[in-house]
Amino acid sequence: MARGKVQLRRVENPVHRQVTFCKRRAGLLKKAKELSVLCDADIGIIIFSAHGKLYDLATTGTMDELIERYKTASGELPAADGCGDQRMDPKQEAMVLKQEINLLQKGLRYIYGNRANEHMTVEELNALERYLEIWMYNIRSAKMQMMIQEIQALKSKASQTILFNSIDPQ
Amino acid sequence: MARGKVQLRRVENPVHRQVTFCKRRAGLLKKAKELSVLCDADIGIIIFSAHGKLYDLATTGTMDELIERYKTASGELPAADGCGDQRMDPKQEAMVLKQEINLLQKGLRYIYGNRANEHMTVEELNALERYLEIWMYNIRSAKMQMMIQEIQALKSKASQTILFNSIDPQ
DNA sequence: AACTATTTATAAGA
DNA sequence: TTCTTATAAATAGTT
Repeated sequence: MARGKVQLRRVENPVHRQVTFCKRRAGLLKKAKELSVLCDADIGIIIFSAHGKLYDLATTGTMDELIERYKTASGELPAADGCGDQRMDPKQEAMVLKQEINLLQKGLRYIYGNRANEHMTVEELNALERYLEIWMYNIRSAKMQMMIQEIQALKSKASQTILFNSIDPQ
Repeated sequence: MARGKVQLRRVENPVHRQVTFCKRRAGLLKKAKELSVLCDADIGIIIFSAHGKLYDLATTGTMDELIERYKTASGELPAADGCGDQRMDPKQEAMVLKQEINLLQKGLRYIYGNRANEHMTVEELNALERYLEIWMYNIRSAKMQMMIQEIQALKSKASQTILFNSIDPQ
């Protein structure tokens, strides 16, 4: 996308292809993480390079959990519900809740153990880290809300004071 | 990315969030297709919207095939998940899981020595934020440790290989 | 659903 | 290979 328009076909030069693969793979994963955080989506990405090497990403829980959820969700059988697609299928909901529970349990264990938890894999640590990041976003949002309210309260108080001052001396 | 830098946190306005989700989802899938074509990669993407709706993409074959390949490549046993726990009505299961989550959240609240999150003051939220920052720091340290160990393992393996190569041809 | 002002991603060059 | 830079592409806010 720069210094030359890209043609939508295989990059023939193997060196260029490898470089492009690295760069765009990183870009794709970054975009996925952003979408996940910005819009509360749960995203899984599986990439096999031309030579079969695996790269993956799960923005929520583990890839296996996401795959389970995928199988339930894509396994059709519209689940009796008939209309209210605002409500989630109970099986899917259970899957989401299980993911949440696993992370919270591991988080508690982590707090009580309060050391590098030897029983957590890197992938699980990553998942927990992402969970905490979201939690922090929520906390910051809550703080922001409260501060905005406080500022507005102060402003209305200030304008009352101005009004008061402009009248009182008369 | 346009007319305003994006903050990496949940878009609070639900309408904006939905629009952003649509746009970025399309962008992500487009990028994935491009990477696949340009670099001969096989890519699968699973997206669950915040409300649980599934969107997916498989650039090669079917998603199920990619998942199979993923399980093989990531070193999984092909499941056989029955592990003994009997089936429950999904709705009941969801209720049980929700109760469990409530308990875990209470446990976390106990740790912070706080009341319900909604009734927290700005100062309390700040304290919680600092706590989570420390927690994240610890998680990142743990990850770093594991990666350092892995690198050292690889290094010693590599030096063995070099030693081997330098002797063998003689 | 289109438009554009900007930001972001990245192809090519150093 | 990593860093830089010119340019293409994506997209946030707007109409």
